[in-house]
Amino acid sequence: MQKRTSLKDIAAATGVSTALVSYVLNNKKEGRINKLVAERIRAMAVKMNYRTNQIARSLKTSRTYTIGLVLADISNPFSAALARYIEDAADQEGYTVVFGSSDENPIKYKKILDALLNRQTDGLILSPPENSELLIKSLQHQVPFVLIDRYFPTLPTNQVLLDNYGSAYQATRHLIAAGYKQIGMINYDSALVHLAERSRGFTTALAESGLPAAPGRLQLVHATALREETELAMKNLLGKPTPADAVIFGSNIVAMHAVKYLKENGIRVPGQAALVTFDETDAFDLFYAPLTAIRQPIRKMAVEAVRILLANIEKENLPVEQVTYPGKLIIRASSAPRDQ
Amino acid sequence: MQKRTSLKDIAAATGVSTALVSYVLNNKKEGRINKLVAERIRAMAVKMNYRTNQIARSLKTSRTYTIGLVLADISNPFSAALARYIEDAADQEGYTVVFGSSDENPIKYKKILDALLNRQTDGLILSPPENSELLIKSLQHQVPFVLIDRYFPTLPTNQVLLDNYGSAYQATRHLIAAGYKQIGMINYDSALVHLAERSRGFTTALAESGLPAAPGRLQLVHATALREETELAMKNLLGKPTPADAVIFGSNIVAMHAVKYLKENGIRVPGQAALVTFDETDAFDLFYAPLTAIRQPIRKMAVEAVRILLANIEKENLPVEQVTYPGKLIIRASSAPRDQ
DNA sequence: CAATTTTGTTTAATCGATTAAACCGAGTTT
DNA sequence: AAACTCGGTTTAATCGATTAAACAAAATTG
Repeated sequence: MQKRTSLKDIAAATGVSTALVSYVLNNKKEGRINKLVAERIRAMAVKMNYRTNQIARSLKTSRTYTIGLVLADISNPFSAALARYIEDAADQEGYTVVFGSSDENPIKYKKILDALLNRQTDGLILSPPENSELLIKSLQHQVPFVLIDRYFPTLPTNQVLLDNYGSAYQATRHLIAAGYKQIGMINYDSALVHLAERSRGFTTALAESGLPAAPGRLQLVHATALREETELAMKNLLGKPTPADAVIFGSNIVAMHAVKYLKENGIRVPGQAALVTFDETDAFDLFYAPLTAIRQPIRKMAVEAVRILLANIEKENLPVEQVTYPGKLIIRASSAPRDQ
Repeated sequence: MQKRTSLKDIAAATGVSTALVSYVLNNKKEGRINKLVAERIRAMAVKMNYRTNQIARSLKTSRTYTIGLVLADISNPFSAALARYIEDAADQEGYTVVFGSSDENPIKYKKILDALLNRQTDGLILSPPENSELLIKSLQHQVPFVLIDRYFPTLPTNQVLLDNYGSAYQATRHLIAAGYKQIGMINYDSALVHLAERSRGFTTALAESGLPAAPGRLQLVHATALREETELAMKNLLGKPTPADAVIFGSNIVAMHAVKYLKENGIRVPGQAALVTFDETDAFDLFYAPLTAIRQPIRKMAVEAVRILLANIEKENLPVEQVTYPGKLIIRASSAPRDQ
């Protein structure tokens, strides 16, 4: 590898001080520099293929123009889309994104966080896993950050969220309006509040409509054995004496497993079971009954998270910002009105 | 934000020099340091919540333990999986990944590359877009890098690839063996060699089997208007006097559009058209005739790319490594043998 | 016991940039 | 002509760590 040229090299080759080179290349001290000298310096910089050593600059300025992003798993389409939009928004403002997947594991989460903090990222956008509340709390006053998708109600943090309660409520009302009477839900068994809110939206909507939320109609599954537990949950919902006639899924991954199950067992959608899922995904379009889904405004959320973060990087002690976006119910064939 | 503690702070608080603190925290000069002093230093480091300033360390050591990854678009499942495995493999070796999406745009590609180089990433893993050959060439002797998925036959670079020719050949032979006689392909109209190799595998297999590669049987589409052109290509293939009875898709995205088209137009798979696609994707499992697909060993490719890159970071002037993996044909319902 | 080693620690240069402050010579002002 | 301004440039400190080399005191050796 050939040695990189430094300001010093340019200075030596041009016969000036490094300070002058720095001023010229950064367009500082505008009027005060001899145009000819400036031109010679610029020409030499190009000739020697100079590029700023950001590491050195960062050390001096204590700004890296890097933001850290930690999501559950970049290979989940929801995370990937979020990552992509965040990347674009950050890029627009001259920031680079450093990424880490936590796998919902708080130990791993801490490890990634440590790595990011050691690298002096200017700020963080985080989607925290279960049991990471103290960890997140410890970041306060350490580094600017914004939570996205998930949050801790007891922590007053900057956050950008979906209205999970409202979205689930809306989805449930939609099914009721379409004539379904035995509505079930499969959601994660998780301490994460945003998921609990989805369950709450579901039960509240049922209660308000005077439809009994029969026991067992809310099935909770563990992320660790998702496929098996989702299949079991489907059996539980559809196998009862009065089987469910519609099911809401707490995430696209749950829905994916559930739809495969329905397909393998020849259960007709929406005839035997209408479906609604959180998180729209392309994949569902290939199913014969494309899935009605709650679409999150991922792009808006990403842009907003970046905006809030950068504001907090620029300026300390801003008031906490908590933004909640409504989900949009995209109605498709899987929840077509029930034939009477 | 509270000020971060530096070595100097610990040194002052403990009453020793920064050098000693550094030696202790890095476990250098093992036997030579007074155990009690070492303990005091360590205790103070914990108490003051010290974390290494990687920026400063990197400036001195000229190692960032960061690798740059530039793929087409992180929100494509293939890219996402690749990114995920690369992240894991890098993490295992103590490296962090900085990511960028190029959108197949060489200008953007250069911009990302510049940002990564300015940040002194120790090495790069790249999936280059069309027309970036000179750009890639200019990286030689500048920074260690490995190409993944794509390559330039005229450049002797480290690379980790799929055997695109062989995979397409295999897919075509499979269709022939299953009794299909009018096989078509939709592939990208691109200067990227790895894509051309897929076309070549297709045409060669047909030629060898004595089946005429009828004109128009290889349809090329542009990434810029993929949906429209894919639909048109499908019409072209299926609408001819002797319509195609099987189609191979050059990528999962093309396949996605094509399957939607088939679905919307009620064309039976595999009855009217058998299908095989490059790049296995979950989504295809929801289609009534799950797609036979060429599965790339993404994980192996990621691990290998990281291995080669790190080797080249550790040591200069290693011989170029070019690894090609076979694709695996996963046979599913979409290419079931043709009824005679 | 003088010479040498060993142990434990500090000094100081360095990485590559940024930037306040100093400097110098040429013009201007009074 | 002394004092001042200003354009153009350099000096030098600094960011926070690393590390070769120097150093002092204690322990060992011949």
